[in-house]
Amino acid sequence: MLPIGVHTKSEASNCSIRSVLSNVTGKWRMIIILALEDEPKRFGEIKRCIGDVTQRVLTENLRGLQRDGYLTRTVDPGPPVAVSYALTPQGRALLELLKPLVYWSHEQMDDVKTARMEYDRAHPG
Amino acid sequence: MLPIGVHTKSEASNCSIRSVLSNVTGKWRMIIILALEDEPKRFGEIKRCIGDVTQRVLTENLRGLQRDGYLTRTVDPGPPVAVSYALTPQGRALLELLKPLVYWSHEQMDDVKTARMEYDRAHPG
DNA sequence: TCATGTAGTTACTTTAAGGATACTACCATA
DNA sequence: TATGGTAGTATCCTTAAAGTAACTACATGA
Repeated sequence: MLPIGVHTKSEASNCSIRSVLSNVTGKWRMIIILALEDEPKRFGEIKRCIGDVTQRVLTENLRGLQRDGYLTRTVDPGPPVAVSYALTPQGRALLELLKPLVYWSHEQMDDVKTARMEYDRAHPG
Repeated sequence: MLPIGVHTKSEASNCSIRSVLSNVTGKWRMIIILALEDEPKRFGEIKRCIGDVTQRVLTENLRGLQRDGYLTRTVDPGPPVAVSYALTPQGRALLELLKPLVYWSHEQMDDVKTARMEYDRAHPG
């Protein structure tokens, strides 16, 4: 059995598996990894690709993914300076695990909508 | 290309794929689904299995998963009353997609720890 | 009768994630 | 000269998720 549950107070802070999975459970990290699937991208390209993320939040999440070894940050000292982000082999491995989940979610959308409506009708208030 | 990015304000509220993925991106839902892998479990069993979740949060997340069609809630009107939760076929399909991710995370733990230490050493302050 | 277990609900507080806005500093193009 | 693009940082604010604690209501067993 995998150590997913946490059974003492002291375990909670260093439940490693949750810590690794946090690269997926944030609102933006999965999206950033998917955005880098085809080729390395620059900061602005990623931002445009995602659309509704602020610079500050994008920077934070890129740093987090870089820190965990899922992408690299390369500065080309121009001029003009250009910074590009690319998936590492580990990042690509994670991407390959995420893709089935994303495609499946896409297929599930209608079923989930229906299930929600039925639940809300069966459980009013 | 999947509609993961959001490019207008109005799209943001109903980006369906994110809405489905929210069953994975919460702190507890993935853990609950994994907890139900082997057999249906009762409220208290799930709670003991996870360990550090509060009753209130567990209730909320069970309701959310039930609402989206990933698990069923069955009341056996005893006495004593017993409530059991079980994965639906959709819940089980989601579980099968999550398992590779969880096992992989488990394998990655050491690499991630190392990567974090290296990053922190290379980027002090 | 008193403690324990079952499955919750209600009210309040805290925390982390994300958002808004303004700013730097450099460069290119019109 | 001014406008826009590049890649951010700094500061403050809002919100959603989660946590804490107390409570219900019913049942079992000591």
